[in-house]
Amino acid sequence: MAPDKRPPTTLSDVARRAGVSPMTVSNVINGKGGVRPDTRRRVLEAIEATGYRVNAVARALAGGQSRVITVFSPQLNRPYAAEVIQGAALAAERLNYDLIVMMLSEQGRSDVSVVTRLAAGALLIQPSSEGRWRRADLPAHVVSVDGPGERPLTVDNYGGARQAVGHLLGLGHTRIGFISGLESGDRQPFPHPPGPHDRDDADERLRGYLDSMAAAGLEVPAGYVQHGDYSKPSGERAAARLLGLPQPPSAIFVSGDAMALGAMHVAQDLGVRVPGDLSVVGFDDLPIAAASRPGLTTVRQPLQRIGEVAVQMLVALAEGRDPGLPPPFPTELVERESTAPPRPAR
Amino acid sequence: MAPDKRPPTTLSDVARRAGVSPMTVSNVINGKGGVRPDTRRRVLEAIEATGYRVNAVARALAGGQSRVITVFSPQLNRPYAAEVIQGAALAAERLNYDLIVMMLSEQGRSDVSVVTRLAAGALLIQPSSEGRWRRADLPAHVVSVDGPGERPLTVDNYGGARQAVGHLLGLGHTRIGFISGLESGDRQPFPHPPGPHDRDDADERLRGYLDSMAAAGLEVPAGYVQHGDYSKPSGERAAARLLGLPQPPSAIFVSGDAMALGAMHVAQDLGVRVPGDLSVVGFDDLPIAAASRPGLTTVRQPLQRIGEVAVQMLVALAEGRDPGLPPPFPTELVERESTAPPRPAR
DNA sequence: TTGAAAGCGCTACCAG
DNA sequence: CTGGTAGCGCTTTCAA
Repeated sequence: MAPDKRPPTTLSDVARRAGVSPMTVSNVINGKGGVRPDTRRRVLEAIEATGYRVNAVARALAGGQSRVITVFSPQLNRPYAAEVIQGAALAAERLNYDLIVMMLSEQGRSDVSVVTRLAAGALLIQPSSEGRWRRADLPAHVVSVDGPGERPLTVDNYGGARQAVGHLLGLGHTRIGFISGLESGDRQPFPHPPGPHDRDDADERLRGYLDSMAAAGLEVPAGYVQHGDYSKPSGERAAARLLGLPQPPSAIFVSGDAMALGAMHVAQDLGVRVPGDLSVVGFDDLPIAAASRPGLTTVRQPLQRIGEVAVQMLVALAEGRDPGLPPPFPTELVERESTAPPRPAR
Repeated sequence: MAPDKRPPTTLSDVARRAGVSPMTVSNVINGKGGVRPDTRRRVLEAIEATGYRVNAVARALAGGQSRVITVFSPQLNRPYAAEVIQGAALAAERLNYDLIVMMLSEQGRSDVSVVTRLAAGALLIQPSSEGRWRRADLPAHVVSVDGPGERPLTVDNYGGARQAVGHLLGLGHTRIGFISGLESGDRQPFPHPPGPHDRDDADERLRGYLDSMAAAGLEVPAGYVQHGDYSKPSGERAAARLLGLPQPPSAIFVSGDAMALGAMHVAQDLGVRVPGDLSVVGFDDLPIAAASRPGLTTVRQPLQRIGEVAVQMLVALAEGRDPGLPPPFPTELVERESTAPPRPAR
């Protein structure tokens, strides 16, 4: 049962019907000036009547202007990527571009090049986790998020960490633990041009934590810095280690919302009340941070905004302008219910 | 700063280098038999040496075999779609197809046709919520999920509802409320061929609930059936109405995990303990169901599995086989901590 | 203001 | 087994 066997209408069909040459139809479609109003109207009518749609594939082959932006992302069922993509989609729609997302397989078997010639630009999400990108397989313009590359969009991780710890300090906490993301070295470097802004989010947050503690004249006891891998279970394990310390912290800054949720949950399982006995601050402000009970106080990354800016840059680049690289995006502390002043010292 | 100005290698370049005709290169690439081993080897070497990659766009234009499957989905930051897509991606990778996701804008302004000619088939997620699809703008083969269409993949919603209510009944509950999804009529019909399996998830679940209650010889008191829109806030409102009843239920079956989470949270806010005072069962088994506290007992839809099957069907169709339409996918009750026997009657 | 010619990179078809 | 020819549907460049 082959569906719809009629060959689709082509530009020439439209031209014939309108009694003009294919070129004129092309000019009308692409808004190129120099078409007499009534000719234009006739063409438009023919397009309407035939239900014609440009064949984007043919257009791309012929070297026409592309109005497609591609996002390359590993797993879409990660809230982080989903938020960035949502923002990108919003911007694309506003700019009248179409957005295509290509999921990268873990094994890197995906043939990235299928969409390369179709897209005006590409947004790379977490490019470092995938192995070898060949620059030649990517569209002409590339912006990356949460990973290295030429034109990487970054967030003020250091500042965010200081906001988090500052908040805890302000509440009166002095025993503040930290659960970091990947340890340095866990991330693979971006093979090709190592952009000027390469750096490690995890390291910056750690530095922010350390500097805040030092600035407050506070010691960081042994075992107060634990590592996870941004997953909830890893957050549970790290928090369990922290809570098992002889002098457990009264507050934990966790470098990721999923891990923070895990931390809250182990605490609750251990009979440690959040925020009564333990304050928890996360990082990211994913949807789950607001949906959890207690609501998670967290450092907000403007994920959707980042996606928007990425697309705006890509469109500018595609249209011949140079948008430059914006400074790291500022973070913002979102106070919810997972933080409170420490128990009065006994 | 135009990156990489070298024109990419073409098939002819490879042919020249290998000293064969373009056709032979094409045959090697596409695994068409009839190429002498050493010729084949020479071609492979030339490909390797030049770093050649097929131009998928040109191939598609020339009518070649596509190894791309497209998913059309509204908002990617919805866990439901994300899970289905994840499953689809797994299957695609296994079958050596590439997966492309196109986000549909709310306004329906997206130009679906950009990928149409590139893809061997398309998976439509929640097609009913988007307005007018023109069959001609879609790839040759289409499978839809969570919405009508030719070849719709469905889940046993009725059976799932009966599992949920049966579980509650088995625990000893008799006052069981229901929070439904969209009311009938909220969904827009699929314009074109209204497939043989059109039906409304919400209605089926309601029917399952009603039949279970009736089969147990139980009344459904006035106000025990509330409606939401699958969002967490709507679940909160519906649960608040249920809990505000003179004879509030001791258990609620909620037709969606996000709404169920909302129900648990208002209950907690009202001082109603879950599961002590109120049992809650959700539907879907999204990641949040397992990540919440208490863990949400829910009816699991095999979302990833559905995505996999959709891709398998599409690939079969693309390769000329007819996979037929599988029966509704069975659901499974996942017991977690949000359900318990009712308080002993006073 | 409009049109004719050429070709993007590839594959189908049919020769040799 | 291999190669030539034609053409997918569009846009470019240039001429009318």
